Amino acid sequence: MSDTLTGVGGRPLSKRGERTRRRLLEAAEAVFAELGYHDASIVKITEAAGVGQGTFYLYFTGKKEVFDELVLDLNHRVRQAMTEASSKGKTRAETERLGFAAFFRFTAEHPALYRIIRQAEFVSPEILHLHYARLTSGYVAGLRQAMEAGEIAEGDPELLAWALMGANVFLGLRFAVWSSTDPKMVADATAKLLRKGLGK
Amino acid sequence: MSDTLTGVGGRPLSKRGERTRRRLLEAAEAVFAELGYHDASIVKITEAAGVGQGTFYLYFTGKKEVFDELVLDLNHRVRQAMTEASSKGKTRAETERLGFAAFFRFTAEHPALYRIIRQAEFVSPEILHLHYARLTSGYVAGLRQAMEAGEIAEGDPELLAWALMGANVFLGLRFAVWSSTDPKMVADATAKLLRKGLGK
Amino acid sequence: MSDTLTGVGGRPLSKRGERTRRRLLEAAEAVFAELGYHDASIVKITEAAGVGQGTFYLYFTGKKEVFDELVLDLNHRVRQAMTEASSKGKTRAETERLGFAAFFRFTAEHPALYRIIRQAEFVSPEILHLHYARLTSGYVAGLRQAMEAGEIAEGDPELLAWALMGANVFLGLRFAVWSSTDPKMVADATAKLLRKGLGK
Amino acid sequence: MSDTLTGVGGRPLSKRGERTRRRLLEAAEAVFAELGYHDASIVKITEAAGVGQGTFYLYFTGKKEVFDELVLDLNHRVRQAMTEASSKGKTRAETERLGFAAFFRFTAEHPALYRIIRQAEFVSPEILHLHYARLTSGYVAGLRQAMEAGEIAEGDPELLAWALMGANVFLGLRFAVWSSTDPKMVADATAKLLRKGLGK
DNA sequence: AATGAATGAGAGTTCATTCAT
DNA sequence: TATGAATGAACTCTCATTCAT
Repeated sequence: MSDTLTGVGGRPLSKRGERTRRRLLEAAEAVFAELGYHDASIVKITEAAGVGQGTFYLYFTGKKEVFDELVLDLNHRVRQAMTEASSKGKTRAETERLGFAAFFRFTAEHPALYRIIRQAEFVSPEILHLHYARLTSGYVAGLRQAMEAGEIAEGDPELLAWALMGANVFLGLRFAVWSSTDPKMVADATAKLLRKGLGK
Repeated sequence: MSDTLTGVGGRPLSKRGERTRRRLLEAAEAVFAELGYHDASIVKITEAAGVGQGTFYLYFTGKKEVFDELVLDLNHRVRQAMTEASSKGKTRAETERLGFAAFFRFTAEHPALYRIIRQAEFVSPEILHLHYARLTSGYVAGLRQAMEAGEIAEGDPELLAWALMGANVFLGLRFAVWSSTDPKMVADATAKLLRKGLGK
Repeated sequence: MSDTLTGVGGRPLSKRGERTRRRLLEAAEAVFAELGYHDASIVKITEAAGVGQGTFYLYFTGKKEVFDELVLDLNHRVRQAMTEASSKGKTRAETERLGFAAFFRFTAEHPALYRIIRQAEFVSPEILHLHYARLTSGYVAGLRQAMEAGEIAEGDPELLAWALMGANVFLGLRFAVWSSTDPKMVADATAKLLRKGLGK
Repeated sequence: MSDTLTGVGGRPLSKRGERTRRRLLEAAEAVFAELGYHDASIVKITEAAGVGQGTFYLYFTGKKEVFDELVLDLNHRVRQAMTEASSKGKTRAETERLGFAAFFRFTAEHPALYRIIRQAEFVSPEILHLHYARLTSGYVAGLRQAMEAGEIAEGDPELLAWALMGANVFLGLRFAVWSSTDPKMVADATAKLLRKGLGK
């Protein structure tokens, strides 16, 4: 979860407060994932957290704030999963493939959480910008290095990164969320497709 | 817009009724695009259309119905634009490039409609399925032909189609909606990327 | 139906107008009987009558007016049925019994119409007053005559008349509408009960 | 009022909650009585109770629920008043007369409640059935005993009970609600009428 | 005489948020 | 720190009534 544990107005939290805040965040995640942003209500969240309605406003300024925090948190978790997986790759190609596989695995394992992110476009566009900016920045960096090393053809790395992410997101949606194809298989096919596309 | 002009209960419409229905549809399009599905209200739509609240229910059974109609209509228009543009291509590569360009152009020219369709995932999943199914089916057909003709490498055409669509949608979002890059440039880069990726 | 055939504002009606008015009245009777006053809507009535919505307001000033007219009309029909039946009786006792039987028969044969009257208490209290006043006045007259002739004990004829009517209405409701006991049987039992009650 | 004090979902009520619920019930009683069920609106009820609109839904699931509760409560009170009064009678005749007097007194003292119950036929027929079933069951029991003891002539006790109740209700309506005759006088006349009617 | 499209007030209901306890 | 009763604005939807045609 978030590592800046404060209540509204930035006041520091007691041990007990920390626990309450965490429970609210977990409950919100579950409720948003199950019902979507609009059908999730504060009552449902506080009930799921086992606290009173008023308590919610001790830790968050409102519904949108807790949503934003969740999206950012999810972003953190996806990227962590991808980085961790990538780091085990020896070659650029392997790195790439492992990163994709991690992405699809995450998507497949947390389809509900994944729904949360996709709703951000309409709930909190600025947070979605941030989400995608952070996610692509990793891709962009990798692509730029590869271009400089002459491994792949020259091109606009940002454009490539977005195309990549779009392909990944849609494949994740279609094969990992809507049906339930093996994430590894999807990752392999994607990696193969992209490697060729990016190759010299 | 739609060519089946009927009010609720399928009753045929007078000239005046047709005009009112069209104005409501246009107003709904604008309001949904600006505010999103949930923040769009019937009052706002009817105000934008310059009619009374009750009038809305003479033509639509509710908010979701008008939304679904808009998505389906949009789908129709995108595909028409793409088909029309593609048909002018001589080679498969050119056909592809022209189709993409049409897609990006449409995206760039109707960012509002574009926002609407992306909300369908949460408002009307079944309609979104239909939208994507129709959109990919064109891609799939083209890819299958190309594979049979030996122009591109073998592969799962559906997976490829979804990757393509994802890439296109995200590039459209990033470059045509969020910033305003020249659609043609994006289309060229995408076509080049994909041609290589799919080539033998 | 009503014998004063005029449109709103008391203007006289043409042959065609008369026909339309009668069809509206019949449709209203059916719709009120089936759905009750509040769930009956002008659209439903005009649809049942096979005319346009606006036509309704050519003949009635509003929903309540047509309702009132129907109640009065029903009142007329019940009293007519009772008078007609009573007139065949030879003795006072027989007259009474035949009148009651007619009342219960009417109730049993038109349970739906009967519902209309009972709603009048809340829709149009003044019309209900009129209905009951007319209905009891017959009873009162009969009772007064009988008292003067020394056939029954002295007493407040109006009080007696109301008690009688209450007994009849509830018996009608309970046995002829809610269950479906033979109206004649109910009438006989009631007559016997009352004859003794009123006897010297 | 009701002795099961719970909010929606059966949750127990605080002292403050109890007070609010009671105020809403009293306000509803007044508003239903004055305007009738259909013209009574939640806003009017909450305004009369001096609380916000939303508060209503903390205690009742809707308009019909509060209405039903009022009818049942009223039924309870009438029967209690009758039982209490009857118990002071020495003979059957006196018991009867006292019960009737209590009924008319209640009717005269609470004309508003009286109006409410008569609407139940169209709002909540099942509740009205219950109301009358409970009310007649007392009459029926008394009549059956009297028949067995040979005090009154044989006959269908249920039919007699309904006739009695009808007479009472209409006399209550006519003399205690519409005009304001002394309840005791009405009760005496009724008792006399019925005693003779039922006598051997 | 007849129409039906248009109206808008008002209905029941929900829910994010506040605040006295 | 925690509570939950109270709020009221906003929602979707209905329908008696009007009026230009």
